Amino acid sequence: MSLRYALLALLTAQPMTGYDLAKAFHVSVGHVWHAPDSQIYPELKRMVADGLLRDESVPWGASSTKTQYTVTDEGVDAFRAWMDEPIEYARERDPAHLRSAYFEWADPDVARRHLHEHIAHYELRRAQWQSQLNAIRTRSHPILARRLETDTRHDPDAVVEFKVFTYEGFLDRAEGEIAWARHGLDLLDRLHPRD
Amino acid sequence: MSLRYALLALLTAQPMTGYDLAKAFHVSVGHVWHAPDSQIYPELKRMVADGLLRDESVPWGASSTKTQYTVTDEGVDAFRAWMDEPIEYARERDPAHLRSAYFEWADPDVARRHLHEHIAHYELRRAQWQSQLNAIRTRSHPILARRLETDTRHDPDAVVEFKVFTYEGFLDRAEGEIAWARHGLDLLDRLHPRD
DNA sequence: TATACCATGTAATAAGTTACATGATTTG
DNA sequence: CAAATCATGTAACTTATTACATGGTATA
Repeated sequence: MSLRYALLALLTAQPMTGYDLAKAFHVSVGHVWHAPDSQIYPELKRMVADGLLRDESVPWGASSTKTQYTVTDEGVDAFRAWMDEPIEYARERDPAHLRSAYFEWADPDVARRHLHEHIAHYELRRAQWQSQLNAIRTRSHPILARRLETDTRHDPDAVVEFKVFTYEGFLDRAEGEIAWARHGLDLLDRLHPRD
Repeated sequence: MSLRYALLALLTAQPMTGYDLAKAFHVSVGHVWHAPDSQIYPELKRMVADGLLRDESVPWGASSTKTQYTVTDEGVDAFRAWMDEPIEYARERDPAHLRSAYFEWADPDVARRHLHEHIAHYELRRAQWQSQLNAIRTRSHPILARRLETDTRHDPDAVVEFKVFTYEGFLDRAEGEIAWARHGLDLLDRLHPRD
């Protein structure tokens, strides 16, 4: 259900075609709420059916068209209403920690490999989030820049600060996961010293 | 797919009936990989069909029976094999951070409420994980205690240490989330000072 | 004119959620 | 003997994943 609000959030910056939106999604809000194209397109259609978006055919090339989506007033209301609703936390479901809890069943080198991959995974995420954060801080992030131009109802500093705050949270999380995995590597060295 | 390995992990401590297993699940591995009873019972059946578990009818009361599940050799092999497989990280999908990224659309007090609830949520989780951790450290956790009795192939210290390591990771995470939300509250006070 | 990429999906499957159902047994 | 809890689910639904499909347009 959050997907539709992620899409709505993105479209409040500017109307977009499905394709542009999908691309923009993957380099912005998709870092917070992932979804594949195959989930995005049908959801857009549903949102039109529910009155949250308006769709228009715009010409593409000589004889073809593409669909552009614009948030309706009802869509804006729905987005605001969503903001008031309590956050639904997903239950814990963590593949890395499930594995680590039973590392006694793994070869120590396999356990090490998992932890190294954990570090690599979060180093990659960290780099992605960091580059988002930089682009947000300098206001050079294209979607944010567009949003700052078109959005007259909100304090631009607040718009930026909330996104900075969000991505800083992810960065801290990545740091935490990396530190945790390093601890695990130390533990493995203690339990199974290498020569 | 991880659910079956969470169940397998639990059943390596001792054979259990479906009901006992479901109860034990919720106070142990369910803290790492949540699943409702309605997902557990059918999965157990499937695991029997796949040869990972053996089921036996044991008497219950005068004229009734219940089903007890035991890990087969094939089940142990499957569990070990799973340990070698790469961890599949779920894509980011974070309802709290999705919300916070667009807090400019929320009333400042609503945003504050969300952050306070975030703190409350992770304080609760922290307490749960902390009590798990204490029970593990003192080896008084009933399932762990049983595991330490029955499991002769693994170093008991390692069995304990890996679980400690896992839950310490969760505790750090909870601390991080709480600190993040407090930052958010500071930010809100900066942007929207209260009298 | 081939290749990249624009544009929009569908189909099949898997996984997870919510709500409900039902009867048996133990215990106070 | 009523209440708690033991025991085991099913049904309906929603969400998400994976893989594939198809044709058009711009560009080198």
